[in-house]
Amino acid sequence: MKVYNTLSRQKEEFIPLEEGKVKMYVCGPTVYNFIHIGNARPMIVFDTVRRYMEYRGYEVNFVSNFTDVDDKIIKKAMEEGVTAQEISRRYIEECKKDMAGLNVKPATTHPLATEEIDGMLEMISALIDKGYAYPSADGTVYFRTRKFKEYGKLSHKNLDDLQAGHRDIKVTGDDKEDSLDFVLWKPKKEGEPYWESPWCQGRPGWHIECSVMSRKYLGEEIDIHAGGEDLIFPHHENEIAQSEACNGKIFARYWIHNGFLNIDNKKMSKSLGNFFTVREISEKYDLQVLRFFMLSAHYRSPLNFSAELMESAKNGLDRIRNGAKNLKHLSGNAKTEQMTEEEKTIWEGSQGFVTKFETAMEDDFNTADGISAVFELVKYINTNVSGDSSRELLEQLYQRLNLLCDILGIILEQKEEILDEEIEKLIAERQAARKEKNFARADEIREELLGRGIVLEDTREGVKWKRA
RNA sequence: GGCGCAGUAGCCAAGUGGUAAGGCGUGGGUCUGCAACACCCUGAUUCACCGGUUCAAAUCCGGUCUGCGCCUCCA
Repeated sequence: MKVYNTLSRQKEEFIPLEEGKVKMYVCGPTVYNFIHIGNARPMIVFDTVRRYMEYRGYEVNFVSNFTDVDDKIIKKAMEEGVTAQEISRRYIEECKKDMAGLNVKPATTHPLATEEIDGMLEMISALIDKGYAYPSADGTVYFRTRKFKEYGKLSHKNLDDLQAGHRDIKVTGDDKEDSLDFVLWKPKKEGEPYWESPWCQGRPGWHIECSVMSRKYLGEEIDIHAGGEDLIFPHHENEIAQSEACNGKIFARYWIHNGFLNIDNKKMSKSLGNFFTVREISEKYDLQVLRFFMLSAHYRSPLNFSAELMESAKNGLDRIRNGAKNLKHLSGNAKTEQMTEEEKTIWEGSQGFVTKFETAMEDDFNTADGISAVFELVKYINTNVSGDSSRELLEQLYQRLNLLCDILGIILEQKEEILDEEIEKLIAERQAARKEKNFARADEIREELLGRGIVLEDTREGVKWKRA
């Protein structure tokens, strides 16, 4: 399995620290509002990475945090006149609903920053003891960036360039020793949540939480640390500095970053007004469509979002689902059980698509190529299967298709919905009308059902229906 | 200014040295009472542009143009 490592800027063979196990940390969202579709990309991408690794037999310990203390949360709480905790709890719940809709598996552990303050105090103290951090007069604790010799190794920056770049940017009035030093702990302001510490009443800086939670739930050395590419600098660079300075060990072996989701080829931002939440999308589309759309490009490429592309993704996904539905329908009506010799050849022929899929995923999780293998399998199935096929063949092919889709987190199995009696009666009436060649009445009924969101399809094997 | 990514058919998108996957859309056909589904056919003599290396380049090297990202909170 090859993985592109931001550290080396190359694809590397993936070798876990411990055979058969993967320790993986993914930076999660700050919970001050509904998550947007940009937040959804790393969730979907790294959930797919996890699913593939599990498919390959790895036991994956997957940790993803919620940042529940932050300026934006506090701001929102003040606007609403409620506590910061109320805001963060609310949006964690909403986020989990969206994740469920996207079929993103819950992490092994979802730690909260506010519940890990002790660990942060401990790590900050250790960094001070080792000379990697220092408190200033007002109680702010800074990380002594230049003391960590490898600073910049992830983002491939050198400190002097950074220094130059910083000249134009106003540095908030501080008593930092060096403008590159970053905050580990900061004093509270009036009305803000705070915790006691040896330095001042205050709250942690953003970067320290991930170093602490990763160590607590996964250990000092982990296999994969992942997140959006915008986190490379400074967030992940700072995490490396904190963790490696403190623990004296390599923090993470592989750093994986997803590309950005753009809208109209521009970065999504509130000021441009091109901002969509997952919740908004879910009002118009099944979130499976959003997931399928995101996996249709390579995870490291920028991905553009538009209504047109969502329609295209929806139609593509329907093609796969139609194939699956057809298999279900046929196997329900199959006249024979066992595969014939001829069918065994068909079954064996379908293995090639699994191989193609695996090859794509082995190469840095090339889901776009993987999906093309799924489409090819669907076409193969559609052309090789009929009302005369055996139940065994139909079911096996369904399982095979489902296996690949499940790695992508695509759900084929639509919940069996019970039609209410009236609708069933209308369908039966329409069939009777068709038999009598009363097509006017038949079409009238079809229209009526369409109005209720039921789409009918007449096939040789009977009438099929689905929700519009 | 520093660092980096990208430019492949109407749209999306794989492909990193051996002669252009896949999907959506379009048009035509088969099936069907019609529709839908499905299937068949329909698509780039060509991969932003210019040079170079090579028996061979979308793929490697140099240059040009264009778009984008990070360097500041950000997935």
